[in-house]
Amino acid sequence: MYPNEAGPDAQDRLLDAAERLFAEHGFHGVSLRTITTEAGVNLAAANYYFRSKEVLFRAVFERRVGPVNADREALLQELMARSAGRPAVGEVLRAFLEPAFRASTSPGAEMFRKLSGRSSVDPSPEVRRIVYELYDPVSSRFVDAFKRACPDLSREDLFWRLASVFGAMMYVRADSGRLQRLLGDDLNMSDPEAAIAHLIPFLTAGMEVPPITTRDENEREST
Amino acid sequence: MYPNEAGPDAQDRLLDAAERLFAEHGFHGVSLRTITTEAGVNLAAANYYFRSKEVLFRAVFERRVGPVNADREALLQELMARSAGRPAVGEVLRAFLEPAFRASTSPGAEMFRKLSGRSSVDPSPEVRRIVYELYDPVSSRFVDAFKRACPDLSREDLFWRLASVFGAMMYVRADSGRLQRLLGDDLNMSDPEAAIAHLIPFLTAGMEVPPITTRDENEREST
DNA sequence: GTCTATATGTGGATAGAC
DNA sequence: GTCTATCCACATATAGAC
Repeated sequence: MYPNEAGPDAQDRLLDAAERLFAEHGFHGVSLRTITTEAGVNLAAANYYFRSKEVLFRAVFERRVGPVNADREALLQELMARSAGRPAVGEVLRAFLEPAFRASTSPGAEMFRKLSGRSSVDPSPEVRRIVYELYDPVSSRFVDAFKRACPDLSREDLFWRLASVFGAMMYVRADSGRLQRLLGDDLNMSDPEAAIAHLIPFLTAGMEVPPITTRDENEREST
Repeated sequence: MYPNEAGPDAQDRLLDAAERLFAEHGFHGVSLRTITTEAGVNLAAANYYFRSKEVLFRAVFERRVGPVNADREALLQELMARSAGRPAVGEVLRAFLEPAFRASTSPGAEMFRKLSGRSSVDPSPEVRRIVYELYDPVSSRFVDAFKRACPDLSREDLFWRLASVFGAMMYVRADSGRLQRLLGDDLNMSDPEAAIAHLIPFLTAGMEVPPITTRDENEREST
């Protein structure tokens, strides 16, 4: 092994191993010893390059979330310009979902999709803090876009519908294996294009059903 | 404290404390010490009543999943009889979702909904094993019902649509707090009736969109 | 059944040699 | 930068007194 010659260096090998093992066992389910062994580096190296296990976990996210956020921002900005600020909901969904599934086609990116999906409902406060911090700024801009795309929905309606949108996206990214058990192992969720092609029509239809609750007048914003 | 007089006994207090703490920190994120302290029992009692931490975790699930499964089975059976084996997809969704949200209105039941939702994509092999084992038998009967309700969908289409259904249900049950951060703290997911009222129309619309993939002829079953 | 005390293992993190 | 050796906190689980 010649770290500076062939293959990724120790830091990248640590990030790759951590990405996979956190995805498969969760933050608390895997030890630094296991991660460093898989990465082929000494235990002490993990604390040399990263200050702690939590920082390593955060670094795994930061490496992947940046590009996703940048793609989402670019697509949203282009969409808003093209639609004069009144986008179709299906287009907002597309700008939100495509970067989440397409971003990077490396093998590690697939592991990260699982990690991200699974972390999105991980109860551990450490995990939640990191996930929210990295995804929320861009997500809140999409919430605004959804409001503009669905001006007849009350905040409450929007809240429940976005729960379905987030839940569906997250469940597919998490790829828990449950539905393969129920429907057959030949099926799989790892194809980003298939995920996009199936999720967008389903979620668009859901977002477009007539309002359930009555819209409070004082919620209305000027357009 | 008089265990046999007022209030729940040590086993129930352990189950209640474990339910809450597992929901809030995950299986690996909380120790038996913390659980027994919260339950007001000695550490050794946990290993006396339950053989291990994993058995305690399983017992938490078994206490709640039994009634949900029974309700689901009853509703499904009644639906199939009423519809002569060709149910409307919205009715299948109702029979699947209502028990998951209504089952028991005790405060503990709300914590369990979070635990169950969060556990459904928990990466830990121990957690996955228990969740699948307890929910799968009834869930696979619902998969059959969905097939009958949507006979024009290919297995692949059904797979992706059920991912959205499972994902939405799970995300609402998990109640990660993410959407409250994005839309406002006055909103909440803890009202079972509101969850049902919003999820069913959304998911019905998604299930009813025209097929995306072409249906393979050799998938067709006699009706 | 309920406690104290403890066995036994593993975790994250670090000191300090090279 | 990279290693060995180790500190120390905390985990699960149990033995054994009462």
